[in-house]
Amino acid sequence: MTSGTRSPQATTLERPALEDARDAIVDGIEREAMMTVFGRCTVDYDGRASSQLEAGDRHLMLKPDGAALVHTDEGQQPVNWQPPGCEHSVRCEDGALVIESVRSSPEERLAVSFELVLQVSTFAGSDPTELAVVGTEEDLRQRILEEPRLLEEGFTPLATERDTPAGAVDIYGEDATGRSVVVELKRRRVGPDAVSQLRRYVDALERDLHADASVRGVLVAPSVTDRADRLLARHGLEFVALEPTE
Amino acid sequence: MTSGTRSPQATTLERPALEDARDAIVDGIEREAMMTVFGRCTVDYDGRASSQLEAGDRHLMLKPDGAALVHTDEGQQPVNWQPPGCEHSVRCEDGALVIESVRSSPEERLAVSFELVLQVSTFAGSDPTELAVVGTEEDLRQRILEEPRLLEEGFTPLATERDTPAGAVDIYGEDATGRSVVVELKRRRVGPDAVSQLRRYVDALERDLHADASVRGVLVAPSVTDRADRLLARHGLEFVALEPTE
DNA sequence: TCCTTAATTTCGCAG
DNA sequence: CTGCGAAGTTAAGGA
Repeated sequence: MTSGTRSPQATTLERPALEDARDAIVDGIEREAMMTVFGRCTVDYDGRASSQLEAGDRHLMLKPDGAALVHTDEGQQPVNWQPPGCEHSVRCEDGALVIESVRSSPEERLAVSFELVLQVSTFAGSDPTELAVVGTEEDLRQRILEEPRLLEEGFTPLATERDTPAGAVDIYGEDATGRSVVVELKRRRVGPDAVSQLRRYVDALERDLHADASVRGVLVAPSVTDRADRLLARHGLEFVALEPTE
Repeated sequence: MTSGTRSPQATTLERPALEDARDAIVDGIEREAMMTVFGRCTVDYDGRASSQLEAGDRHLMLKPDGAALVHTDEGQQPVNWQPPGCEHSVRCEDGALVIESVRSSPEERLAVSFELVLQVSTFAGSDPTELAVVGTEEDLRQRILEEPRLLEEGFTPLATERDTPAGAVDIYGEDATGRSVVVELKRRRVGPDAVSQLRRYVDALERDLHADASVRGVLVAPSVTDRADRLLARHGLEFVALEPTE
Protein backbone atom coordinates (compact mmCIF):
# COMPACT_ATOMS: atom_id res chain seq x y z
CA MET A 1 0.00 0.00 0.00
CA THR A 2 0.98 3.60 0.18
CA SER A 3 3.68 3.43 2.78
CA GLY A 4 5.79 1.00 0.81
CA THR A 5 7.85 -1.27 3.04
CA ARG A 6 7.04 0.50 6.29
CA SER A 7 5.36 -1.66 8.90
CA PRO A 8 1.59 -1.41 8.84
CA GLN A 9 -0.14 1.12 11.06
CA ALA A 10 -3.64 1.85 12.23
CA THR A 11 -4.86 4.79 14.29
CA THR A 12 -8.30 5.30 15.75
CA LEU A 13 -10.36 8.18 17.09
CA GLU A 14 -13.50 7.25 18.99
CA ARG A 15 -16.40 9.72 19.17
CA PRO A 16 -14.16 12.63 18.17
CA ALA A 17 -15.37 16.21 18.01
CA LEU A 18 -16.14 17.07 14.39
CA GLU A 19 -13.16 19.42 14.25
CA ASP A 20 -10.81 16.70 15.53
CA ALA A 21 -12.22 14.30 13.00
CA ARG A 22 -11.65 16.90 10.29
CA ASP A 23 -8.03 17.43 11.34
CA ALA A 24 -7.34 13.69 11.39
CA ILE A 25 -8.79 13.27 7.90
CA VAL A 26 -6.88 16.27 6.53
CA ASP A 27 -3.74 14.70 7.93
CA GLY A 28 -4.61 11.30 6.48
CA ILE A 29 -5.22 12.72 3.01
CA GLU A 30 -1.86 14.48 3.26
CA ARG A 31 -0.12 11.26 4.27
CA GLU A 32 -1.98 9.29 1.58
CA ALA A 33 -3.49 6.89 4.06
CA MET A 34 -6.60 4.84 3.64
CA MET A 35 -9.29 6.11 5.99
CA THR A 36 -12.69 5.13 7.32
CA VAL A 37 -15.39 7.18 9.00
CA PHE A 38 -18.43 5.72 10.72
CA GLY A 39 -21.36 7.77 11.90
CA ARG A 40 -24.71 9.38 11.15
CA CYS A 41 -24.69 11.09 7.78
CA THR A 42 -26.55 12.20 4.68
CA VAL A 43 -25.16 11.45 1.21
CA ASP A 44 -25.55 13.39 -2.02
CA TYR A 45 -24.28 12.33 -5.41
CA ASP A 46 -24.40 14.18 -8.68
CA GLY A 47 -22.72 13.16 -11.91
CA ARG A 48 -23.57 10.49 -14.47
CA ALA A 49 -26.80 10.21 -12.50
CA SER A 50 -27.78 11.79 -9.20
CA SER A 51 -29.02 10.48 -5.86
CA GLN A 52 -29.74 11.41 -2.30
CA LEU A 53 -29.73 9.59 1.02
CA GLU A 54 -31.37 10.94 4.16
CA ALA A 55 -29.75 10.66 7.59
CA GLY A 56 -28.59 7.17 8.55
CA ASP A 57 -25.60 5.35 10.05
CA ARG A 58 -23.03 4.42 7.42
CA HIS A 59 -19.40 3.54 6.86
CA LEU A 60 -17.27 5.70 4.57
CA MET A 61 -13.96 4.55 3.13
CA LEU A 62 -11.55 7.01 1.51
CA LYS A 63 -8.63 5.66 -0.50
CA PRO A 64 -5.48 7.55 -1.41
CA ASP A 65 -6.12 6.87 -5.11
CA GLY A 66 -9.26 8.99 -4.85
CA ALA A 67 -11.86 6.25 -4.48
CA ALA A 68 -14.67 6.70 -1.97
CA LEU A 69 -17.13 4.05 -0.78
CA VAL A 70 -20.24 4.43 1.38
CA HIS A 71 -21.43 1.16 2.89
CA THR A 72 -24.48 0.25 4.92
CA ASP A 73 -24.69 -3.06 6.76
CA GLU A 74 -26.35 -4.69 3.78
CA GLY A 75 -25.19 -5.65 0.33
CA GLN A 76 -21.96 -6.31 -1.40
CA GLN A 77 -22.11 -3.04 -3.27
CA PRO A 78 -21.64 0.37 -1.67
CA VAL A 79 -24.83 2.44 -1.48
CA ASN A 80 -22.86 5.37 -2.91
CA TRP A 81 -19.34 5.67 -4.23
CA GLN A 82 -16.83 7.55 -6.31
CA PRO A 83 -14.21 5.94 -8.57
CA PRO A 84 -10.45 6.35 -8.24
CA GLY A 85 -9.14 9.67 -9.51
CA CYS A 86 -11.16 11.93 -7.25
CA GLU A 87 -9.91 14.64 -4.96
CA HIS A 88 -11.04 14.25 -1.37
CA SER A 89 -11.68 17.32 0.77
CA VAL A 90 -13.00 17.88 4.27
CA ARG A 91 -14.56 20.78 6.15
CA CYS A 92 -16.81 21.54 9.08
CA GLU A 93 -19.96 23.37 8.08
CA ASP A 94 -23.21 24.10 9.92
CA GLY A 95 -22.44 21.63 12.68
CA ALA A 96 -21.54 18.84 10.27
CA LEU A 97 -18.39 17.20 8.99
CA VAL A 98 -18.61 17.37 5.20
CA ILE A 99 -16.40 15.07 3.14
CA GLU A 100 -16.44 15.66 -0.60
CA SER A 101 -14.93 13.55 -3.37
CA VAL A 102 -14.90 15.28 -6.73
CA ARG A 103 -13.61 14.46 -10.19
CA SER A 104 -13.90 15.87 -13.69
CA SER A 105 -14.52 13.98 -16.95
CA PRO A 106 -17.05 13.16 -16.12
CA GLU A 107 -17.91 15.93 -13.70
CA GLU A 108 -18.96 14.11 -10.56
CA ARG A 109 -19.38 15.00 -6.92
CA LEU A 110 -20.05 12.89 -3.86
CA ALA A 111 -20.73 14.65 -0.56
CA VAL A 112 -21.07 12.81 2.75
CA SER A 113 -22.22 15.05 5.59
CA PHE A 114 -21.77 13.64 9.11
CA GLU A 115 -23.79 15.12 11.95
CA LEU A 116 -22.28 12.52 14.30
CA VAL A 117 -18.93 10.75 14.02
CA LEU A 118 -18.42 7.59 16.07
CA GLN A 119 -15.08 6.53 14.69
CA VAL A 120 -12.32 7.79 12.42
CA SER A 121 -9.53 5.39 11.46
CA THR A 122 -6.45 5.73 9.30
CA PHE A 123 -4.61 2.76 7.85
CA ALA A 124 -1.23 2.44 6.22
CA GLY A 125 0.51 -0.69 5.03
CA SER A 126 1.91 -2.45 2.00
CA ASP A 127 0.39 -4.92 -0.42
CA PRO A 128 3.14 -6.13 -2.73
CA THR A 129 1.24 -9.06 -4.22
CA GLU A 130 -0.84 -9.61 -7.32
CA LEU A 131 -4.09 -11.48 -7.49
CA ALA A 132 -4.01 -14.61 -9.64
CA VAL A 133 -7.40 -15.83 -10.83
CA VAL A 134 -8.03 -19.21 -12.44
CA GLY A 135 -11.12 -20.07 -14.44
CA THR A 136 -11.36 -17.07 -16.77
CA GLU A 137 -12.27 -16.82 -20.44
CA GLU A 138 -8.55 -16.60 -21.13
CA ASP A 139 -8.12 -20.05 -19.56
CA LEU A 140 -10.81 -21.37 -21.87
CA ARG A 141 -9.02 -19.90 -24.87
CA GLN A 142 -5.72 -21.45 -23.85
CA ARG A 143 -7.43 -24.80 -23.43
CA ILE A 144 -8.72 -24.75 -27.00
CA LEU A 145 -5.51 -23.40 -28.52
CA GLU A 146 -3.53 -26.18 -26.85
CA GLU A 147 -6.02 -28.85 -27.80
CA PRO A 148 -8.09 -27.66 -30.79
CA ARG A 149 -9.93 -30.95 -31.12
CA LEU A 150 -11.79 -30.03 -27.93
CA LEU A 151 -13.74 -27.80 -30.30
CA GLU A 152 -13.96 -30.47 -32.98
CA GLU A 153 -11.77 -32.93 -34.81
CA GLY A 154 -9.79 -31.18 -37.53
CA PHE A 155 -10.19 -27.64 -36.25
CA THR A 156 -7.17 -25.39 -36.83
CA PRO A 157 -6.90 -22.05 -35.00
CA LEU A 158 -5.46 -19.34 -37.25
CA ALA A 159 -5.75 -16.21 -35.12
CA THR A 160 -7.00 -14.85 -31.84
CA GLU A 161 -8.60 -11.44 -31.49
CA ARG A 162 -9.01 -11.30 -35.26
CA ASP A 163 -10.48 -7.93 -36.07
CA THR A 164 -13.71 -7.50 -38.00
CA PRO A 165 -15.87 -4.43 -38.68
CA ALA A 166 -18.00 -5.61 -35.73
CA GLY A 167 -15.17 -6.12 -33.27
CA ALA A 168 -12.50 -8.70 -32.48
CA VAL A 169 -13.28 -12.41 -32.77
CA ASP A 170 -12.10 -14.58 -29.87
CA ILE A 171 -10.71 -17.38 -32.06
CA TYR A 172 -10.70 -17.50 -35.83
CA GLY A 173 -9.80 -20.71 -37.64
CA GLU A 174 -10.66 -23.38 -40.20
CA ASP A 175 -12.45 -26.69 -39.92
CA ALA A 176 -11.30 -29.97 -41.49
CA THR A 177 -12.79 -28.95 -44.83
CA GLY A 178 -11.10 -25.56 -44.86
CA ARG A 179 -14.22 -23.62 -44.03
CA SER A 180 -13.83 -20.48 -41.91
CA VAL A 181 -14.90 -20.77 -38.28
CA VAL A 182 -15.63 -17.97 -35.80
CA VAL A 183 -15.42 -19.08 -32.16
CA GLU A 184 -16.95 -17.06 -29.33
CA LEU A 185 -15.89 -18.05 -25.81
CA LYS A 186 -17.81 -17.62 -22.57
CA ARG A 187 -16.60 -18.80 -19.18
CA ARG A 188 -20.12 -19.54 -17.98
CA ARG A 189 -23.66 -20.35 -19.08
CA VAL A 190 -24.79 -17.95 -21.78
CA GLY A 191 -28.00 -16.21 -22.74
CA PRO A 192 -29.25 -14.49 -25.90
CA ASP A 193 -26.70 -11.69 -25.75
CA ALA A 194 -23.80 -14.02 -26.47
CA VAL A 195 -25.67 -15.42 -29.47
CA SER A 196 -26.21 -11.92 -30.81
CA GLN A 197 -22.54 -11.21 -30.36
CA LEU A 198 -21.50 -14.32 -32.27
CA ARG A 199 -23.97 -13.61 -35.02
CA ARG A 200 -22.61 -10.10 -35.35
CA TYR A 201 -19.10 -11.44 -35.81
CA VAL A 202 -20.17 -14.08 -38.34
CA ASP A 203 -22.10 -11.48 -40.36
CA ALA A 204 -19.17 -9.08 -40.29
CA LEU A 205 -16.67 -11.71 -41.32
CA GLU A 206 -18.79 -12.99 -44.18
CA ARG A 207 -19.07 -9.45 -45.42
CA ASP A 208 -15.36 -8.91 -44.82
CA LEU A 209 -14.44 -11.94 -46.88
CA HIS A 210 -17.12 -10.83 -49.35
CA ALA A 211 -17.18 -14.47 -50.30
CA ASP A 212 -20.07 -16.73 -51.09
CA ALA A 213 -18.56 -19.30 -48.78
CA SER A 214 -20.50 -19.00 -45.56
CA VAL A 215 -18.72 -18.76 -42.21
CA ARG A 216 -19.43 -21.14 -39.35
CA GLY A 217 -20.10 -19.64 -35.94
CA VAL A 218 -19.40 -21.73 -32.85
CA LEU A 219 -20.28 -20.69 -29.32
CA VAL A 220 -18.15 -22.36 -26.64
CA ALA A 221 -19.43 -22.24 -23.07
CA PRO A 222 -20.33 -24.59 -20.22
CA SER A 223 -24.01 -24.43 -21.24
CA VAL A 224 -26.75 -22.31 -22.87
CA THR A 225 -30.21 -21.18 -21.86
CA ASP A 226 -33.24 -22.45 -23.78
CA ARG A 227 -33.85 -19.17 -25.51
CA ALA A 228 -30.21 -18.85 -26.49
CA ASP A 229 -30.34 -22.38 -27.84
CA ARG A 230 -33.32 -21.52 -30.04
CA LEU A 231 -31.58 -18.38 -31.26
CA LEU A 232 -28.49 -20.41 -32.15
CA ALA A 233 -30.60 -22.80 -34.19
CA ARG A 234 -32.48 -20.00 -35.88
CA HIS A 235 -29.26 -18.37 -37.02
CA GLY A 236 -27.52 -21.56 -37.99
CA LEU A 237 -24.92 -21.21 -35.27
CA GLU A 238 -23.37 -24.06 -33.32
CA PHE A 239 -22.62 -24.80 -29.68
CA VAL A 240 -19.85 -26.76 -28.00
CA ALA A 241 -20.04 -27.41 -24.27
CA LEU A 242 -16.72 -26.76 -22.56
CA GLU A 243 -15.59 -25.45 -19.17
CA PRO A 244 -12.72 -22.99 -18.76
CA THR A 245 -10.77 -25.48 -16.64
CA GLU A 246 -10.52 -29.18 -15.72
CA MET B 1 -28.97 -1.09 10.13
CA THR B 2 -29.17 -4.17 12.27
CA SER B 3 -29.80 -2.62 15.63
CA GLY B 4 -32.98 -0.93 14.50
CA THR B 5 -33.66 2.28 16.35
CA ARG B 6 -30.88 1.91 18.90
CA SER B 7 -28.35 4.71 18.88
CA PRO B 8 -25.32 3.96 16.76
CA GLN B 9 -22.28 2.35 18.34
CA ALA B 10 -18.69 1.67 17.43
CA THR B 11 -16.10 -0.32 19.38
CA THR B 12 -12.43 -0.67 18.58
CA LEU B 13 -9.61 -3.01 19.51
CA GLU B 14 -6.11 -1.84 18.62
CA ARG B 15 -3.36 -4.40 18.05
CA PRO B 16 -5.32 -7.13 19.84
CA ALA B 17 -3.95 -10.59 20.47
CA LEU B 18 -5.33 -12.95 17.83
CA GLU B 19 -7.47 -14.71 20.43
CA ASP B 20 -8.98 -11.42 21.58
CA ALA B 21 -9.67 -10.46 18.00
CA ARG B 22 -11.34 -13.83 17.50
CA ASP B 23 -13.54 -13.39 20.57
CA ALA B 24 -14.59 -9.90 19.48
CA ILE B 25 -15.53 -11.14 16.02
CA VAL B 26 -17.42 -14.14 17.35
CA ASP B 27 -19.33 -11.72 19.55
CA GLY B 28 -19.96 -9.34 16.65
CA ILE B 29 -21.30 -12.12 14.42
CA GLU B 30 -23.58 -13.14 17.28
CA ARG B 31 -24.84 -9.58 17.70
CA GLU B 32 -25.20 -9.15 13.93
CA ALA B 33 -22.88 -6.18 13.82
CA MET B 34 -20.92 -4.92 10.87
CA MET B 35 -17.21 -5.49 11.49
CA THR B 36 -13.87 -4.55 10.03
CA VAL B 37 -10.44 -6.09 10.47
CA PHE B 38 -7.20 -4.50 9.30
CA GLY B 39 -3.87 -6.28 9.26
CA ARG B 40 -1.42 -8.52 7.43
CA CYS B 41 -3.18 -11.41 5.77
CA THR B 42 -3.35 -13.92 2.95
CA VAL B 43 -6.58 -14.47 1.00
CA ASP B 44 -7.86 -17.60 -0.70
CA TYR B 45 -10.99 -17.86 -2.79
CA ASP B 46 -12.53 -20.90 -4.40
CA GLY B 47 -15.88 -21.06 -6.14
CA ARG B 48 -17.01 -19.88 -9.58
CA ALA B 49 -13.31 -19.30 -10.14
CA SER B 50 -10.41 -19.46 -7.71
CA SER B 51 -7.71 -17.04 -6.61
CA GLN B 52 -4.91 -16.51 -4.14
CA LEU B 53 -3.28 -13.51 -2.53
CA GLU B 54 0.05 -13.67 -0.72
CA ALA B 55 0.72 -11.80 2.51
CA GLY B 56 -0.13 -8.10 2.45
CA ASP B 57 -1.91 -5.44 4.52
CA ARG B 58 -5.63 -5.30 3.77
CA HIS B 59 -8.98 -4.22 5.14
CA LEU B 60 -11.72 -6.81 5.65
CA MET B 61 -15.38 -5.89 6.12
CA LEU B 62 -17.89 -8.44 7.38
CA LYS B 63 -21.58 -7.64 7.10
CA PRO B 64 -24.39 -9.29 9.08
CA ASP B 65 -26.13 -10.25 5.82
CA GLY B 66 -23.18 -12.50 5.02
CA ALA B 67 -21.28 -10.23 2.66
CA ALA B 68 -17.49 -10.00 2.97
CA LEU B 69 -15.18 -7.45 1.30
CA VAL B 70 -11.39 -7.37 1.16
CA HIS B 71 -10.00 -3.98 0.19
CA THR B 72 -6.50 -2.76 -0.51
CA ASP B 73 -5.71 0.95 -0.69
CA GLU B 74 -6.33 0.99 -4.43
CA GLY B 75 -9.41 0.61 -6.58
CA GLN B 76 -13.10 0.97 -6.15
CA GLN B 77 -13.63 -2.78 -6.26
CA PRO B 78 -12.61 -5.15 -3.46
CA VAL B 79 -9.69 -7.37 -4.34
CA ASN B 80 -11.69 -10.34 -3.02
CA TRP B 81 -15.23 -10.63 -1.76
CA GLN B 82 -18.18 -12.81 -0.96
CA PRO B 83 -21.81 -11.92 -1.72
CA PRO B 84 -24.59 -11.64 0.88
CA GLY B 85 -25.92 -14.97 2.10
CA CYS B 86 -22.66 -16.37 3.40
CA GLU B 87 -21.93 -17.74 6.84
CA HIS B 88 -18.98 -16.10 8.54
CA SER B 89 -16.81 -18.09 10.92
CA VAL B 90 -13.62 -17.35 12.87
CA ARG B 91 -10.89 -19.41 14.45
CA CYS B 92 -7.27 -19.23 15.50
CA GLU B 93 -5.07 -21.73 13.73
CA ASP B 94 -1.31 -22.08 13.42
CA GLY B 95 -0.68 -18.62 14.80
CA ALA B 96 -3.16 -16.97 12.50
CA LEU B 97 -6.67 -15.57 12.77
CA VAL B 98 -8.67 -17.28 10.05
CA ILE B 99 -11.95 -15.74 8.94
CA GLU B 100 -14.02 -17.80 6.52
CA SER B 101 -17.14 -16.82 4.61
CA VAL B 102 -18.89 -19.73 2.93
CA ARG B 103 -22.05 -20.19 0.89
CA SER B 104 -23.66 -22.91 -1.18
CA SER B 105 -25.30 -22.55 -4.63
CA PRO B 106 -22.89 -21.87 -5.84
CA GLU B 107 -20.44 -23.52 -3.51
CA GLU B 108 -17.99 -20.77 -2.65
CA ARG B 109 -15.44 -20.18 0.05
CA LEU B 110 -13.41 -17.12 1.00
CA ALA B 111 -10.71 -17.47 3.64
CA VAL B 112 -8.76 -14.51 5.04
CA SER B 113 -5.88 -15.53 7.26
CA PHE B 114 -4.38 -12.77 9.44
CA GLU B 115 -0.91 -13.24 10.85
CA LEU B 116 -1.11 -9.73 12.34
CA VAL B 117 -4.18 -7.76 13.38
CA LEU B 118 -3.84 -4.01 13.84
CA GLN B 119 -7.46 -3.15 14.40
CA VAL B 120 -10.82 -4.84 14.91
CA SER B 121 -13.95 -2.67 14.88
CA THR B 122 -17.62 -3.41 15.30
CA PHE B 123 -20.35 -1.06 14.14
CA ALA B 124 -24.06 -0.98 14.84
CA GLY B 125 -26.56 1.60 13.73
CA SER B 126 -29.69 2.13 11.69
CA ASP B 127 -30.21 3.18 8.10
CA PRO B 128 -33.94 3.69 7.58
CA THR B 129 -33.69 5.47 4.24
CA GLU B 130 -33.90 4.39 0.62
CA LEU B 131 -31.66 5.57 -2.15
CA ALA B 132 -33.40 7.48 -4.94
CA VAL B 133 -31.47 7.64 -8.20
CA VAL B 134 -32.32 9.93 -11.08
CA GLY B 135 -31.05 9.52 -14.63
CA THR B 136 -31.75 5.84 -15.23
CA GLU B 137 -33.11 4.05 -18.27
CA GLU B 138 -36.48 4.02 -16.50
CA ASP B 139 -36.41 7.83 -16.47
CA LEU B 140 -35.77 7.80 -20.21
CA ARG B 141 -38.72 5.49 -20.72
CA GLN B 142 -41.02 7.72 -18.68
CA ARG B 143 -39.89 10.70 -20.66
CA ILE B 144 -40.90 9.10 -23.94
CA LEU B 145 -44.16 7.67 -22.64
CA GLU B 146 -45.19 11.09 -21.36
CA GLU B 147 -44.13 12.85 -24.54
CA PRO B 148 -44.03 10.33 -27.41
CA ARG B 149 -43.20 12.97 -30.00
CA LEU B 150 -39.74 13.18 -28.46
CA LEU B 151 -39.23 9.97 -30.41
CA GLU B 152 -40.96 11.30 -33.48
CA GLU B 153 -44.16 13.09 -34.46
CA GLY B 154 -47.07 10.69 -34.57
CA PHE B 155 -45.49 7.91 -32.51
CA THR B 156 -47.93 6.01 -30.29
CA PRO B 157 -46.61 3.73 -27.52
CA LEU B 158 -48.67 0.55 -27.22
CA ALA B 159 -46.77 -1.50 -24.67
CA THR B 160 -43.66 -1.59 -22.51
CA GLU B 161 -41.71 -4.76 -21.86
CA ARG B 162 -43.56 -6.43 -24.73
CA ASP B 163 -42.37 -10.01 -24.86
CA THR B 164 -40.84 -11.57 -27.96
CA PRO B 165 -39.05 -14.89 -28.50
CA ALA B 166 -35.82 -12.91 -28.14
CA GLY B 167 -36.73 -11.13 -24.95
CA ALA B 168 -38.76 -8.12 -23.80
CA VAL B 169 -38.83 -4.96 -25.90
CA ASP B 170 -38.41 -1.68 -23.99
CA ILE B 171 -41.19 0.17 -25.82
CA TYR B 172 -43.41 -1.21 -28.55
CA GLY B 173 -45.64 1.11 -30.58
CA GLU B 174 -46.80 2.41 -33.93
CA ASP B 175 -45.68 5.30 -36.06
CA ALA B 176 -47.98 7.83 -37.79
CA THR B 177 -48.57 5.38 -40.65
CA GLY B 178 -49.48 2.51 -38.34
CA ARG B 179 -46.20 0.67 -38.84
CA SER B 180 -44.84 -1.29 -35.87
CA VAL B 181 -41.91 0.28 -34.03
CA VAL B 182 -39.51 -1.38 -31.60
CA VAL B 183 -37.71 1.09 -29.32
CA GLU B 184 -34.56 0.19 -27.42
CA LEU B 185 -33.49 2.61 -24.69
CA LYS B 186 -30.03 3.28 -23.32
CA ARG B 187 -29.21 5.84 -20.69
CA ARG B 188 -25.78 6.56 -22.16
CA ARG B 189 -23.69 6.42 -25.31
CA VAL B 190 -24.02 3.02 -26.94
CA GLY B 191 -21.76 0.64 -28.82
CA PRO B 192 -22.36 -2.33 -31.13
CA ASP B 193 -23.94 -4.49 -28.43
CA ALA B 194 -27.01 -2.27 -28.17
CA VAL B 195 -27.45 -2.42 -31.95
CA SER B 196 -27.28 -6.22 -31.84
CA GLN B 197 -29.86 -6.22 -29.09
CA LEU B 198 -32.25 -4.02 -31.08
CA ARG B 199 -31.76 -6.07 -34.19
CA ARG B 200 -32.55 -9.22 -32.26
CA TYR B 201 -35.85 -7.75 -31.07
CA VAL B 202 -36.80 -6.50 -34.54
CA ASP B 203 -36.05 -9.89 -36.08
CA ALA B 204 -38.02 -11.68 -33.40
CA LEU B 205 -41.00 -9.38 -33.69
CA GLU B 206 -41.13 -9.62 -37.48
CA ARG B 207 -41.12 -13.37 -37.12
CA ASP B 208 -43.67 -13.18 -34.34
CA LEU B 209 -46.05 -11.11 -36.42
CA HIS B 210 -45.20 -13.47 -39.31
CA ALA B 211 -46.23 -10.51 -41.42
CA ASP B 212 -44.71 -9.13 -44.55
CA ALA B 213 -44.92 -5.69 -43.01
CA SER B 214 -41.45 -4.92 -41.78
CA VAL B 215 -40.86 -3.58 -38.26
CA ARG B 216 -38.96 -0.38 -37.58
CA GLY B 217 -36.24 -0.46 -34.96
CA VAL B 218 -35.30 2.74 -33.16
CA LEU B 219 -32.40 3.10 -30.77
CA VAL B 220 -32.79 5.94 -28.28
CA ALA B 221 -29.67 7.08 -26.44
CA PRO B 222 -27.62 10.22 -25.85
CA SER B 223 -25.22 9.22 -28.65
CA VAL B 224 -23.67 6.31 -30.56
CA THR B 225 -20.14 5.24 -31.42
CA ASP B 226 -19.00 5.21 -35.05
CA ARG B 227 -19.07 1.46 -35.33
CA ALA B 228 -22.53 1.28 -33.79
CA ASP B 229 -23.68 3.93 -36.23
CA ARG B 230 -22.45 1.87 -39.17
CA LEU B 231 -24.13 -1.24 -37.79
CA LEU B 232 -27.39 0.67 -37.44
CA ALA B 233 -27.20 1.75 -41.09
CA ARG B 234 -26.30 -1.73 -42.25
CA HIS B 235 -29.31 -3.23 -40.54
CA GLY B 236 -31.72 -0.48 -41.51
CA LEU B 237 -32.19 0.63 -37.91
CA GLU B 238 -32.70 4.19 -36.74
CA PHE B 239 -31.31 6.38 -34.01
CA VAL B 240 -32.83 9.18 -31.95
CA ALA B 241 -30.59 11.23 -29.66
CA LEU B 242 -32.17 11.73 -26.24
CA GLU B 243 -30.94 12.01 -22.67
CA PRO B 244 -32.66 10.28 -19.74
CA THR B 245 -33.36 13.63 -18.07
CA GLU B 246 -33.46 17.39 -18.74
C1' DT C 1 -34.87 -21.37 -8.47
C1' DC C 2 -33.37 -19.67 -13.27
C1' DC C 3 -33.66 -16.23 -16.88
C1' DT C 4 -32.97 -11.69 -18.71
C1' DT C 5 -31.20 -7.07 -18.61
C1' DA C 6 -29.68 -2.59 -16.32
C1' DA C 7 -25.78 -0.41 -13.94
C1' DT C 8 -23.34 6.27 -11.43
C1' DT C 9 -21.61 -0.92 -13.58
C1' DT C 10 -15.89 -1.36 -12.93
C1' DC C 11 -11.78 -2.92 -15.08
C1' DG C 12 -8.30 -3.69 -18.48
C1' DC C 13 -6.53 -3.31 -22.96
C1' DA C 14 -5.94 -1.48 -27.41
C1' DG C 15 -5.88 2.28 -30.84
C1' DC D 1 -8.66 9.90 -24.42
C1' DT D 2 -12.43 6.82 -26.40
C1' DG D 3 -14.00 2.28 -27.80
C1' DC D 4 -14.89 -2.34 -26.81
C1' DG D 5 -15.85 -6.48 -24.23
C1' DA D 6 -14.95 -9.43 -19.87
C1' DA D 7 -16.21 -9.92 -15.02
C1' DG D 8 -15.91 -14.76 -9.42
C1' DT D 9 -19.47 -8.83 -12.52
C1' DT D 10 -23.76 -7.39 -8.89
C1' DA D 11 -28.57 -6.32 -8.50
C1' DA D 12 -33.43 -6.20 -9.72
C1' DG D 13 -37.62 -7.93 -11.56
C1' DG D 14 -40.29 -11.66 -13.45
C1' DA D 15 -41.68 -16.47 -14.49
